[in-house]
Amino acid sequence: MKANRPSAPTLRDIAEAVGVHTTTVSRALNPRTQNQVGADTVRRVRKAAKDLGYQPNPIALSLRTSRSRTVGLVIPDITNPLFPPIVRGIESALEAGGYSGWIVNTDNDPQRERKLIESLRSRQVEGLIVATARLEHPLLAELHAAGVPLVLVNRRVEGIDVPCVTADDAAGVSAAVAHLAGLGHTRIAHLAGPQTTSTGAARARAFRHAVRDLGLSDEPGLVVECAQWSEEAGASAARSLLDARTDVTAVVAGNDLIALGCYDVFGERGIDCPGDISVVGFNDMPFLDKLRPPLTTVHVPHHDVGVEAARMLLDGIEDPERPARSMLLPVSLVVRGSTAPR
Amino acid sequence: MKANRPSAPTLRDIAEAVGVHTTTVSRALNPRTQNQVGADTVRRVRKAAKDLGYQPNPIALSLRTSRSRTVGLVIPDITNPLFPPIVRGIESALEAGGYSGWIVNTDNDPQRERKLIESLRSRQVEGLIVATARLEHPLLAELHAAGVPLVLVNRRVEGIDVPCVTADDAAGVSAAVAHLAGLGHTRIAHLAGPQTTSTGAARARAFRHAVRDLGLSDEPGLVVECAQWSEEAGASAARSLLDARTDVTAVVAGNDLIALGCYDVFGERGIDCPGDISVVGFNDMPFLDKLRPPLTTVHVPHHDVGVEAARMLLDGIEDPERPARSMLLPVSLVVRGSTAPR
DNA sequence: TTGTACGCGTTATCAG
DNA sequence: CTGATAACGCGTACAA
Repeated sequence: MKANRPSAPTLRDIAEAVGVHTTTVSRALNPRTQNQVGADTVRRVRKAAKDLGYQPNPIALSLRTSRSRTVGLVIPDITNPLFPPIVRGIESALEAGGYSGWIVNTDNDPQRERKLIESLRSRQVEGLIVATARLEHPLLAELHAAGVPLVLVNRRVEGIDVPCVTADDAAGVSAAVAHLAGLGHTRIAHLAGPQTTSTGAARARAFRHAVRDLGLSDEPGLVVECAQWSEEAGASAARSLLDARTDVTAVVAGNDLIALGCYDVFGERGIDCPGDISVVGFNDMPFLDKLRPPLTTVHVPHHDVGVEAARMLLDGIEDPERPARSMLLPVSLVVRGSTAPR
Repeated sequence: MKANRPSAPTLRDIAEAVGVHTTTVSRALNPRTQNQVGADTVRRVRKAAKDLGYQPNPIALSLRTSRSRTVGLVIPDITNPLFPPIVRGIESALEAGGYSGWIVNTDNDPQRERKLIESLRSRQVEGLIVATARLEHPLLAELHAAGVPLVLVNRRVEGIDVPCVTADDAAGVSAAVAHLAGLGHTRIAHLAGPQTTSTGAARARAFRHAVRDLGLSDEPGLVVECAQWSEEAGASAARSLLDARTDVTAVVAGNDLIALGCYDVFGERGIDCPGDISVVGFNDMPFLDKLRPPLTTVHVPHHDVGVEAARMLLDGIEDPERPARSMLLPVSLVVRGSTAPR
């Protein structure tokens, strides 16, 4: 940033003011080394530092130490309402640890992702929190092999042992299916998220189990995969589902956006929700309670997901040998107006 | 980030490979200085750089040049759906200019804001895009006086001549009032945003003008200020409005969140919208079309706001002498289901 | 307990 | 056209 004013004071300025060597100042200011310095000197140095308004220069520090007290946050798109709460959670935990986060949006483009991660690494980020993982993800495997501290949020990756923080997808889907079954539904469909994502695969698997466990119809035609975790993809999957099957009375959507896609299709076709068909979402993003009808969904504690992910990463940075733990956060079904008795 | 592998190649590595001095490598790689170097040398250097996978080290570069190709994005809270699209707009324009943005959330806490901005500055950000401005804002005045390139989004600050990008609030409010008047409403209220923000003040002023111009009731009691730009503050303002006046048939909300607060109160009190009262929002945040009822609102081109703000900042960084221009982006009324004839 | 010397990777400024 | 040198701000062996 431009400095019309005298530029920020450095260790040297303090040293001159106090009449000692810069090294002494450095030591006096660093909590870890201040015991190597006379108590009185420490006092004088600290006073001078405060008087001059000294702020350590993180750039010089990074260059010298190859650390940055900074981590990269790799997300698909901050515009997706799912991510801001996670990001806030991450940042509050990072802040508590003296770190800060650098956000990048990949738009789910692997090339872009690679470029952005390279740029983050060149900025010396000490670790990465990644929300874009796919089941197959060579880049992440590379990074993990290279020893880059990594935490996954909302996703798992096959074949590598990376810590991750996710919602308890299986429990959420079970609760949703049980809720619908309790309402008398027997032919429940699942609009699954992309099966290339661990979340999409896990929820679909949980759906099949839940349906079977309850003795409901488990014909393959009742599960339709969406190409994206988006409203549009949800709508087109909903269309093909409804074109193929007229007997469906309830839908478990892979997430809230997909559920919104259903709403669109219901609007197009004059289907009454929940009168004709019930829908359950997943994630509980903001303002769902004000939809028409208010969406029944599975609440995920996004802020907590972020907090835990950041803590885990910080732990991993502190002790690179620490074995990868994974964390499953509890979810809860929020019953609103989009589900009704059959 | 930890480097188990051989650490990234530097200018020196290239120099050794090619058999020239690091200075020469630096010059050959820098587009601005490569004409000071023999064409053949340039060729060999570039090839070696590519072969070794050279990536310039931004940290060293920053330390040396006091620049960072980085700007700070100061927003209240990324969790507010208003900001993600702006942020994306900003980042796409920054990226096009070879810059990137560092996001901080102030939570509208001035102390926190100061701390965060200090930290951004110590990271050598070359400028700031600020979305947290209040009408009185000593910190911004300081920064501006210190010559820090600054652009305001969605806000103006009194007394200092800083470039800013805002929506055409007056036009938006006028359109909203005219729409309601056309529907036959004559006692229209305004739930104003905080009058300490320029946006809140501008919209309230525009409301008074619009109402007067159309010959509608302009009693002061029809304008109620909300303490925050939030759903809760909107709800409590709506309550006091409805407690005081039973004759109101339409409300122009300061923004969409305030409008959502109205929805909450309508729910509490069994008021039918739009049957009993019409509501217009402002901003057109996502998913408003799926509310019950779909919210009529003023659409603001948030992505464009971000893009223009970033361009303006980049211009200001390039040429600090450039006079502050301000930009008013056109808005449009989106009529949905929350407004109906009287 | 304090100071000296050096290096992190880069660019600006001279000298050749 | 190219090379040598210093400097950005800081931390750390090593010496005193």
